[in-house]
Amino acid sequence: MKIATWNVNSLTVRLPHVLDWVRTAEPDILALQEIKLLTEVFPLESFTEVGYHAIASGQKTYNGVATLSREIAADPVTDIPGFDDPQRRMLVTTIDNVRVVNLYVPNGQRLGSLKYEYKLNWLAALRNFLAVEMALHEHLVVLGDFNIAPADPDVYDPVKWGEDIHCSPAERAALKELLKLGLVDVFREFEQPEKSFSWWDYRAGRFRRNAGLRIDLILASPALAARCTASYIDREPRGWERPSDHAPVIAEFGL
DNA sequence: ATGGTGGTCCAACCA
Repeated sequence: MKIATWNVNSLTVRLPHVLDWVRTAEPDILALQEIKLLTEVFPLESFTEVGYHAIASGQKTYNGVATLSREIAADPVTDIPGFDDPQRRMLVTTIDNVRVVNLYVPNGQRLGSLKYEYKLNWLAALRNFLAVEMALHEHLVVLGDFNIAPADPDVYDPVKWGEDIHCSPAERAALKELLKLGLVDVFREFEQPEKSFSWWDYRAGRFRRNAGLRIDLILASPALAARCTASYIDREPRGWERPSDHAPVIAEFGL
């Protein structure tokens, strides 16, 4: 089973890229973030035409997540219990006996800002929700745009970036709290090329210089991680015309 | 370099 995540930065603009990519990569499950459209206008038929079911939790202009799958998704959850939030950033479904938690973690903007505080509160609430989901589902995957680079090798210039947004101690501690539940960052379970990143700012030729961060992650429960056979980043779509600023991240499982 | 580019939607916000 092949599971992937991709922040598309507007599904309206990137629909042709997503359709092209699924036709060749053939993931069983694809978690999309920043679809930036209302659930009511989600292009469902475009995906059924290429053999995918789809479920979305969207809003106008910002945020929004959707999950594509070969098999139909069941038992959707779109809100973190006890965390009142109009922003559409989570979509939990069960597909092929795997609990799939698709996330668009808040960006945080800058340290000390209201958005930063919101990010940390959101992650704390998520941690409590995931503790419950972990107990209920042996095979659970938490994937998406975490807006956190786990460690220095996930940053193109860790000295220059320092402890700025995406790399601050509080953000990394919040991610560590998720890993302490038993979740495994499967990308790091395999040998990887130096300077492996999933996001490159549009500005200042960052992709051309491979000045990126690895902030798109696939975390698996222990039983699922034990079945992971490969994980990698597909940089190719980042080089396409009018690309998303993120690349797809993939994990393969012997399921 | 407190900039640069890109999406949403046409002013200003978000990333």
